[in-house]
Amino acid sequence: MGHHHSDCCLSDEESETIIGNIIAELRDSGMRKTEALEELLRAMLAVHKPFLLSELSEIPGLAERDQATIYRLVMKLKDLGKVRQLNFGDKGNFFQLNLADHHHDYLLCEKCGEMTEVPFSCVLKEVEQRLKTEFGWKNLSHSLAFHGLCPDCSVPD
Amino acid sequence: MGHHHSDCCLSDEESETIIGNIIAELRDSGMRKTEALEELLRAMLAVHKPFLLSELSEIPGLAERDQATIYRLVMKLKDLGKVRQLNFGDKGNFFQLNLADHHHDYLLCEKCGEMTEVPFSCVLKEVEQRLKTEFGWKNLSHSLAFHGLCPDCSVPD
DNA sequence: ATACCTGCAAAGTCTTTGCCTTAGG
DNA sequence: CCTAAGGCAAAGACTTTGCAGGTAT
Repeated sequence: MGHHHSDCCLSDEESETIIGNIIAELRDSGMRKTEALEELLRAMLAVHKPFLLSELSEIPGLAERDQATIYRLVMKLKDLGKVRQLNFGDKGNFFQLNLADHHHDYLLCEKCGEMTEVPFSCVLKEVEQRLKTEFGWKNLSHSLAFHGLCPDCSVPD
Repeated sequence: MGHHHSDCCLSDEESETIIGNIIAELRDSGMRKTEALEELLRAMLAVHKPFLLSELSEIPGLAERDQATIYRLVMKLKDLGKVRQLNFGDKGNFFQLNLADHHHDYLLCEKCGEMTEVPFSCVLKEVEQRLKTEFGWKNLSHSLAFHGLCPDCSVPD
């Protein structure tokens, strides 16, 4: 398990292509290509898990940026649909780049705090379909978190 | 839809029984039976959806209580496993009484903000089972939220 | 040149704690 | 009585905004 997603092993070249595409789309929405934006996108692409805003501040390049700058950029990207916000209980506000091939289902260990993706594909597509056809909902997406003890932490010590 | 759960139509008598049972268990954990605790449990039982702490303050009886009192009680109940915390994107910290027959799957409308339970039973039990047997996780629970447009809001106007 | 963006600082909001008084067991 | 719980107030943490100077286009 663990190699289900392209974003955890991108070459620099691939990363730059993705970032370039995102920036192109953002510019269509009126945003300007700035240093801060590029640094932020690189950081978000490099971190292949949901992250806290406070964690972004530890990444080289972004570390010198003002919190307000990061905050405003992330919020803008969220408004434009490029970033999604997640929450896991009381652990704070997480964000992640909204790439098409991203899973959105996570496993959280209550003891060590580790966050991992669910190691097989999501079963909720059919549920979403049912909510649409039988109950009239539209534009559905979902966020799912399992909470428990990971294999390492469930070993009695 | 909307009448799938017993907790939305409890008689006063049933409510008091449930609250009495909860308090009995809490007392085993060393908590005292106080007015504030009873008011809080009644309010949480009456509200059959996840609630924000700020919403509790609007409920008669609790309205006069100090925020810190409510906060400390809810946190204590959470530590004791009687309350669970939920999050839906950026909407704040929700809590709900952790009753055995509660569903934990919600539908949230992005337009009107309405929160409803998923109107059929959860498909994730088998997923949890697989995570346990195949991947070694223990004590699993989950929280699931669908985001989209509810039938009312998806009507073009 | 213009409108957007950034940094700095400050205001706002929500969460958390200290301390003394009250009250449950 | 003894200790947990409640009220009040203040501290802390995180989020959000105003403004002036800098930058992309």
